[in-house]
Amino acid sequence: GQVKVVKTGIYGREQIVRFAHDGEIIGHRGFGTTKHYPIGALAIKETHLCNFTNDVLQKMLKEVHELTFDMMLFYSEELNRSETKVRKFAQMTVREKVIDSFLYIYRKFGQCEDDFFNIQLPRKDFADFAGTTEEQVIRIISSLKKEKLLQTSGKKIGITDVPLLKKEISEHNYFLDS
Amino acid sequence: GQVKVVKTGIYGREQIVRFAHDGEIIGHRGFGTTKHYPIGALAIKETHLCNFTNDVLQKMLKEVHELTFDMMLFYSEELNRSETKVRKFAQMTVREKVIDSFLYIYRKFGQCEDDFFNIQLPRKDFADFAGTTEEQVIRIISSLKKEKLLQTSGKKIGITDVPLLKKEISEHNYFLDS
DNA sequence: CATGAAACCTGCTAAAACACAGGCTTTAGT
DNA sequence: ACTAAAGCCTGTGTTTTAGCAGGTTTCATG
Repeated sequence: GQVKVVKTGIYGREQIVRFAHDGEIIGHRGFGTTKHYPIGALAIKETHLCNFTNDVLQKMLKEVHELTFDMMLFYSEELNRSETKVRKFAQMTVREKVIDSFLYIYRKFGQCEDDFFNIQLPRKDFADFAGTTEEQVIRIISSLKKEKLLQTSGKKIGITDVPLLKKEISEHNYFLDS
Repeated sequence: GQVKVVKTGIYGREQIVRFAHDGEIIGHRGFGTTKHYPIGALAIKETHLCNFTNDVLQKMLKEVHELTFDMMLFYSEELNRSETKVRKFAQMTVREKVIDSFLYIYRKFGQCEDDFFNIQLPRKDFADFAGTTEEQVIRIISSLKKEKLLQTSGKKIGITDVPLLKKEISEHNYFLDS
């Protein structure tokens, strides 16, 4: 299915850490640290998941060394992604962050032939992912629609011109990975 | 010695990813990904380092399984830290981010008996780490001095009242880890 | 198909953050 | 000790972002 991984701050303000879909790992962040790692995951669509206890996982890692290696690589890539995001949050304008989120969704979930994302998210979720407010997201969507880079139909959103949208942010930021 | 790990954006704007001192690993971020991972590290003080080629490391990991496991844990913790930082950058005010940076430096390098950090950094570096501008950092230092939470002497900076400074940010942010 | 709730949108205002300019202070080198 | 140079500081204007209030559309439900 489709899942969003969320961390909640005070005042109900949330930060969506990442989205996940079929075949991806979630819930791994708490691993290795004794202290409680407060994080939540919410299903967006109906989702089936496969669950391990920490003990079982520990045992598996002890026995299957390749698994450990792969986990290490997985964490390493997640770390890259996360640090890139830190830099983005520090340096990008709100507009750029929102556009970047759309491109992320596009890469991650794709869109159908009529150019709408294969996932439905309320504006608020885009805001919580991009690190801004709902109003800002809405405003930026409006202006992007005027610029013919985006289209909406009810709650559905889609990119009409991917390369042009990419150009919007790549001009000032040459780090576009993940 | 002491090292800062830096990523450069356009317009010379930099993001300091982390600081490191004796006995810590750096340069691990590019591991596992084929593509070039552009990152830099600058020594703040004279520093000696121990270098591995990617191949040697690969070989070591193949043979010493515990090393792989530890590396995995290391990445896992770095990931936690990084994702916490994302949330901070998204939700904290500039003031809070700057204070948080000071507390990070305090935890990481400590300060001598006369209450100055065991590391000397220009204001610009604090800005690049906290994700803001030099001017903001300077202004916040000024006001924190007036509030008797911080002291400076030339380039040296130190926290005079750690618990009170912590309180400044913990009131609105209950996630204070790393 | 009516209706209420939820989501979306827009204008306005206030606050936060940034950027520039110019002055001051410390520091390093001669 | 003198003198640049580098780093630090502060005032002011501008831009960006956030927050609120009130409207409209959309959508699910009876």
